[in-house]
Amino acid sequence: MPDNSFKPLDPLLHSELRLAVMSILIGVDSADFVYLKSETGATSGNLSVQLDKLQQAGYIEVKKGFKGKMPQTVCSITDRGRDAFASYVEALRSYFPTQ
Amino acid sequence: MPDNSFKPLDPLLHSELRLAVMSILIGVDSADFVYLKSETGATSGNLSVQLDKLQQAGYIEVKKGFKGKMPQTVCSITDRGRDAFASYVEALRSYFPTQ
DNA sequence: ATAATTTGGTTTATAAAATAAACTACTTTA
DNA sequence: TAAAGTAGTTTATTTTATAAACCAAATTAT
Repeated sequence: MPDNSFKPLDPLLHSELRLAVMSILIGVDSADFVYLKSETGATSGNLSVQLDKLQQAGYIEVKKGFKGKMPQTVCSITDRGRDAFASYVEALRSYFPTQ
Repeated sequence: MPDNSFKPLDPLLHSELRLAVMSILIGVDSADFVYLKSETGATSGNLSVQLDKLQQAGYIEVKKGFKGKMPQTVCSITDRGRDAFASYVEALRSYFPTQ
């Protein structure tokens, strides 16, 4: 008896920019603000806000430090983030013809 | 040279309820308001608003009539809607590890 | 040396979207 | 004929996304 109904989509991941960030972070050990910004094409403000949300949800870890003399924000995905991402993919599947 | 960057997600489809509606309509000839409401679990108000948006985008056709004496709103997907749905799926893929 | 520009962000304001609540018009049932 | 139910729409509220403005420090140009 296959589950036919639509699974709810985690609103934290169902956002273009946050999804892009998670998509990047899931494939690397860590990535900094500047890199995430250039890869996603986001504005600094938007990125800053969305990183905060992901961090507050415990989906990513954000470490602030310095690279030489310049401030640097380094992000990495957490286990919880990895789980959420996987669940989101699963949920998405329920909206599309299987396979 | 694979296209590695994130493709923009059509904001009209990147919405849980509108996506669910499209997901239903892509698999049937047509579906009425009551059916869409029960399948998606949406409130009437929300469904009404989102159907309007899909119609205004030309993604669905909405026909208002009567079933017996009761008003009936029948929806069907358009070619444009089908195309948009396919493009959305393609775009989504760019956020996930291929396959 | 200091003024202008750039870097790496944050904060605040605005626009857009989703959702819920209230309402309408009509039908059916008690 | 009054109450309740059906099939929606409209309006108001809340939430979200985005952009604009700002800040501190570093770098570059004068």
